[in-house]
Amino acid sequence: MAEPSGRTFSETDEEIMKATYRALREYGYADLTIKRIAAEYGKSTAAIHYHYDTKEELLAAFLDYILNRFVASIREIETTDPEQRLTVLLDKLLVAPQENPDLSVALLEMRSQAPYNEAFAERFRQNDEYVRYLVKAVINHGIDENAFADVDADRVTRSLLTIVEGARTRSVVFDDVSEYERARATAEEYVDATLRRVDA
Amino acid sequence: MAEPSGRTFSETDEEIMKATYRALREYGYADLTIKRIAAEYGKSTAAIHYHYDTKEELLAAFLDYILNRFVASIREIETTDPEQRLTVLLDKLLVAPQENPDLSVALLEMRSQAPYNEAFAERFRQNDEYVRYLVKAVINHGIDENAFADVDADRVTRSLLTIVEGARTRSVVFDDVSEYERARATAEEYVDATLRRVDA
DNA sequence: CATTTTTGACTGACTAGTTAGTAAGTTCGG
DNA sequence: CCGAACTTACTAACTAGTCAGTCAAAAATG
Repeated sequence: MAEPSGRTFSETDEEIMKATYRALREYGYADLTIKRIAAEYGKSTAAIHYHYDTKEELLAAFLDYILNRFVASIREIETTDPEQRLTVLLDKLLVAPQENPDLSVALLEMRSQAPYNEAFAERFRQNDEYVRYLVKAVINHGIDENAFADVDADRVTRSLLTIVEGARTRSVVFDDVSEYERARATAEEYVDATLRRVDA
Repeated sequence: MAEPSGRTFSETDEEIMKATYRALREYGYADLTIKRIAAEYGKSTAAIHYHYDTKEELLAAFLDYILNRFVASIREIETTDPEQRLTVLLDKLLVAPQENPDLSVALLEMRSQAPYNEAFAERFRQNDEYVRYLVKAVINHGIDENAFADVDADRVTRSLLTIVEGARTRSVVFDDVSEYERARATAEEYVDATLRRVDA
C-alpha cells in the first residue's frame, strides 16, 4: 500500500502552508483569498504568486501538507493488541477534528468541492484509501489472532468509516462536538455486535 | 412536534425557486450567482432582486422550498408496521440523494456553509430535528408494539442518522453512489444488532 | 581578493473580470 | 392611469493574476 504523497516542503513553503492554515481557520474556505493568505504570511499577494502560480496549485499543495500531517499522526500508533489498536485508531479519527473545529469546518468545505476539483478529489480519495487500508489491516490482524470474529474486514471497515464521516459532517453542520462522542459509542456498539467474539 | 416551515410560495416565487434549483444543479453552490439564476429564470438579474432583496434572502427561501419538498416526500409514508416503516424511512433518506446526485453535492456545499450562515444552520437544524422526531417515533412505536427490543430510542435514532449522514458525505466526496447501498446494509446490521427481538 | 553578474525573493501598482446590488425609466394588464 | 413586474445601465467592491522594477546575497569572473 503506497503511503500518500511523500511530498516535502521547503521552509518557505511550509510558512506559506502555515499562513494558509491560519487564514483558512479564520475565514473558512469559501472566503479564503490570496490576499488573506498573504496577510497571514506577512508579505504581498505577489509573493504568494511567486511561489505558487495559481490559487488551485497552492490549495492542492495545502491539502498535501495537511493530509500528510494527519497521516503522520495516525502512523504514531504503537499499540499492537488489535482490539486496543482499533480503539486508538477510531479515537484518532474522531478526536482530531474535535480538537480543531475550525479546521474541520474548512475541511468539510473543501470536501464538498471535490466534485468540482479533481486535485481535491484525488487527494481525499487517496487519504481515504490509506485510512481504509490501516483499519482493515487492524481488523484482519484481529481476525488472525482470534481476537475478532471472522467477519468481512472490508465491509466492517467501510461501515466504521461511514460512521466516522457522519459524525464529522454532523458536528460541523449542527455545531455540535458531542456528535463525536456519540459516534464513538455507535462505532463501539457496531464493533461489539460484529467483531467481538463471544468465546473470549 | 412543529412541522418545519409551513412557508408557501406564489407561482412567481416558485418559478424563481425552480430556476435556482436548476442553476444550483448545473453550477454548484460555490459558483451560484444571481446572474445564473436570472438566466435560468429567463429574466434580468434585477428581476431577481425585485423579488428578493439579497442573495442570502433568496437562498434561505430556497432552503425552505427544498426542505419542504423533502419533508413532504417522507410524510407520504403510509406503512404502519414499525419494522417496515423504519425500512421505508431509511430508504427515503438514502435513496432520494442517490436519485439526484447534483443536488446532493450542492446540498453538502450548503451544509458546509452552516457555520457561517445562521439562516442555513437554523433550517438544517430544524429539518434534522424533524427527521429525528420521525425516526424516533417509529422506533418508540415498535418498542410499544413489542416489535423492537426496549432500547434507548433517541440513541438508536442518532446512530442511524449518523450512518445516513456519513453515506451522504462519502457519496459526494468520493463520487460513489454505492455508499448508499453500503449504508443501508450498515443500518440494517445496526438495527439487527440493537432493535431486533430474538423472541420473535 | 575585489568586483561584477546572476539569481531568488520579493514589492507596488496595475489589469481584466466578476460580483451583488441600485436607480431610473418602461411596459402592460385590470 | 396606477402599480406590479420588469429592463437597461450602472456602481463599488473585490478577485486572481501580471509586470516591471528593487534589493540583498550568492556565484562567477578577472
